[in-house]
Amino acid sequence: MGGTTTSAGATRATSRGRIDKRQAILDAAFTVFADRGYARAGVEEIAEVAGVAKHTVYNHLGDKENVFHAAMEATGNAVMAENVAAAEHLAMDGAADPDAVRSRLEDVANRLLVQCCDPRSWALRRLLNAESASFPDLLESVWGHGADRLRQTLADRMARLSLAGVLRTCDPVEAAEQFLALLTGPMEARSQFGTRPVPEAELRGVVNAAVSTFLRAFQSDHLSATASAAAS
Amino acid sequence: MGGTTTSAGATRATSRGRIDKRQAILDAAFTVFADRGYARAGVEEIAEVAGVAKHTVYNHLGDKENVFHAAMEATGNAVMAENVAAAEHLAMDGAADPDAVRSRLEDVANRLLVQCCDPRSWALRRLLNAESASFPDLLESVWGHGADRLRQTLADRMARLSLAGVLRTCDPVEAAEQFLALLTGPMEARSQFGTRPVPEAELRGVVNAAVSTFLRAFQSDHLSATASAAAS
Amino acid sequence: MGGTTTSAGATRATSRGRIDKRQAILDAAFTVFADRGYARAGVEEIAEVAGVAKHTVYNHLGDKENVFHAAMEATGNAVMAENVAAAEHLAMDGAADPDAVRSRLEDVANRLLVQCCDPRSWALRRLLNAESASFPDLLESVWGHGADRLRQTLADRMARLSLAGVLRTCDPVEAAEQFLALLTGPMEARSQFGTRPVPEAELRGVVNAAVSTFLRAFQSDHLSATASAAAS
Amino acid sequence: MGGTTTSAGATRATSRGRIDKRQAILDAAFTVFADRGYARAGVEEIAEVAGVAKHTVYNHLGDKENVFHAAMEATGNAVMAENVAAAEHLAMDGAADPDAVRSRLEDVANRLLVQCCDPRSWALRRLLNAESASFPDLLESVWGHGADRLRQTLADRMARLSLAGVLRTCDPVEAAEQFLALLTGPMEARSQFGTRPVPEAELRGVVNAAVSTFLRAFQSDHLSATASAAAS
DNA sequence: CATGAATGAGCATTCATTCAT
DNA sequence: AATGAATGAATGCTCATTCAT
Repeated sequence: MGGTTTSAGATRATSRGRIDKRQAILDAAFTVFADRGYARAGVEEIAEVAGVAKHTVYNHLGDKENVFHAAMEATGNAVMAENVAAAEHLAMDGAADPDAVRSRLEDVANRLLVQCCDPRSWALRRLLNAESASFPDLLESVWGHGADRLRQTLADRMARLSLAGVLRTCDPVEAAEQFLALLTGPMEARSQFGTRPVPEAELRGVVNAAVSTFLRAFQSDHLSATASAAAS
Repeated sequence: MGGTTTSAGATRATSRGRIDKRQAILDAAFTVFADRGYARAGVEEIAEVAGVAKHTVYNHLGDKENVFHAAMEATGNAVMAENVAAAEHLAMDGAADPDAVRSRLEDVANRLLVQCCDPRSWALRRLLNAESASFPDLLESVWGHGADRLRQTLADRMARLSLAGVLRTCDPVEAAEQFLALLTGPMEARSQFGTRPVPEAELRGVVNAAVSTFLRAFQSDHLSATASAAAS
Repeated sequence: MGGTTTSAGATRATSRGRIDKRQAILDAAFTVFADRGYARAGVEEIAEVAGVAKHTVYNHLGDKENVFHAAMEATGNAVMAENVAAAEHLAMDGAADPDAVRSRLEDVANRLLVQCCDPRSWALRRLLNAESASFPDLLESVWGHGADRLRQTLADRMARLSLAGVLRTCDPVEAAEQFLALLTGPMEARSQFGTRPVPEAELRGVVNAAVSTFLRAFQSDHLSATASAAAS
Repeated sequence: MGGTTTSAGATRATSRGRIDKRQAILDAAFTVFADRGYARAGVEEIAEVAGVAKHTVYNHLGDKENVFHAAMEATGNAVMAENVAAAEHLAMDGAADPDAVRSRLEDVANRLLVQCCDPRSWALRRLLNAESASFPDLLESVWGHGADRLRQTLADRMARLSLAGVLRTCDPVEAAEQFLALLTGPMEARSQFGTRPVPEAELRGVVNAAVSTFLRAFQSDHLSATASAAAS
């Protein structure tokens, strides 16, 4: 991999420069779209933020609409990958110790919540929400597999927890869905749709409340007895 | 004064005509804003939909931004009033019969969900979410007291259920918050941010799941025993 | 007409009210036109300043253009009357004493200059100048006889001074014209077209310079000899 | 500078094209502003007259107000340069022959008057007068140094004439000011603020009268004696 | 490929004017 | 006669997009 000639290096550098420029445009585009909205965002400002000429944006991505789609898809993938990665932390390598379950859930809940409260995450959801009426295909291409992947990943872990006897028998998809709802639902109001940062403490409160409620509802009965005994 | 019916009628008709026209503008404005977004919406189209001249809109509301604020505030109040009314159906006039509790919760959950899935409700949330970055005061003036009123109303009922021994001792605000989260959280994904209608059956499923989980987590222990026994 | 005293009184009062209102509109119109220009001035603002409803302006004067013409004519007449009155102060009741001539000229020059530097005068000239291209008839109807009347009045006095042997034989109209030119010409630059007030001292300087030059050019030779002897 | 390569030529052509377009816009702008006034003038018409698209005007000059300022400044400079050039013709290369002085003054007076009666000159003054209330900085930036430069140039020549014994000892600035006043003052009324052309003959009459009066007032005494003797 | 100049369409807003009361 | 509401036309300005270099 090191024996490239000069010309190859130059080519790679150029191509890398092209890729970098494209990425810079996409990043800039998402930034601008994020705090102006689709309609208010100007291609010129995107170009300025990206440090390229206006027309270069057109050369690379052809269209304002396409710039939008590409930028959304790109950051959508990035955000989703992080979310799924966070969800994958919910493993079952330990024993069925009730406290361990709780702390694991809290851990993954915390990770998920931090991801969800990331400004980029809020911006993504905001744009998705705002423009899904104007661009019906947007949801499918951006959120489409992503959201499902997160829910499915979480559902997988729930299923394994259920099989392991930690959680009671239940529909794992529903459990995952409600776990996420308990987690992210309260954030919308508290963070004012992401316009105001939520203090760390409040965030922890939400995590604890969500996990507590979730466990009360889904923990196996014999465990919940011990757990509630321990909690008291 | 009051002698002639005609003059009184005429006067009232005029004044009513003005009010009607203003209301027509606000309604039209919300409709147009709802499916175009703030920036894409044209004052001209609003006027057309309202059946008035473009300038009449300016005469009544002065400014596109102000039209937006007024329209949002108006439908925001309407939507919130309905939501609160739905929440107020959660009363405790019956005995502490577990089945009664469940069916009451399901009833109010259903009402709330129907409200939340109303296209106007989705549009309101979408616009609020989309434009709260551009108009920071919007949230306060539209959602501001409304959202709290819903949560507080629901919390009040939760507190009374708790006092009556139906629900276990808990923070009623948190309980209300999570009840709403379990209810509305899953809808966001299922209805694609409100762009696709959710079939009645699926809606009922969400209601049942939410109520079930909520009861499992918050019902008093001695009742939940009987309840689960009855459910099986 | 005049049958009942009451109705006549009422009528007269009403009619007076009408006249007052009309005058108020014209005054307000001139004020607004003066500091906004014709095109920028709004009928609404005129109505507000006059303290009447917008449509009342139309009732009284029919048209924005007509409002403008009427307002210009009215203040034009007023300004011109004052100017002519000032010019008429140049009388020859005294003897042909050189010093008396100078002081009389200075007196009338001062009066004329004060009139010309009146904000209303500047505004009138400014509007006349600005809009005479758009309304070709304006000059005729506003300045038309007025300007001539001033020049003729002044020329009359010059002629009498000439006949009295105080001024040398000359074309009195030309003398009047140049007298006015020497007087008002320097003011244009000094007062920045009337946008900045000219200090009293500078004003006197202009008067003195104008009168001196005028006398040097137009005083009878035998008098100018004595005058210059006296001045030295 | 003759051996330019093709690329240099192309570059120059392009850049010249840009400059030409900008100049075309400024010229068109002044024309339109001149016969419509600032407020009535439309950017669209300016663009049409200039033969460019409306937005090109904005690309080059950014703003209607800025278009106005730039156009005023440009023609202001041009007009003033011509005026100063005319004033500079008042030289003293000949002897102190009274007739020579008169003819020289008449020459320069004629040149100045021709400049002042140029439609562009009238338009410039009209706009300056009309809009100096709305744009207080306009006078400074357009007339500012220009008017002074003319007066100072003329004053310089007056001073040299005075030193040469042709004119009597006097304040040269005041002499210049009054010379201009005698020249341009009468034109305002006669040309109806520049709306009607003044016949050549009348123009000469004004020049002769102005020079005559000026000389009578400012020529050295011993010369004026000979001059008046010659004139009779 | 990257750029700067140019374009045409679209939009919020203002204003003189008319209608109904 | 006086008013307030309503209108249609006009205007400054922005923006996505294309052309020539």
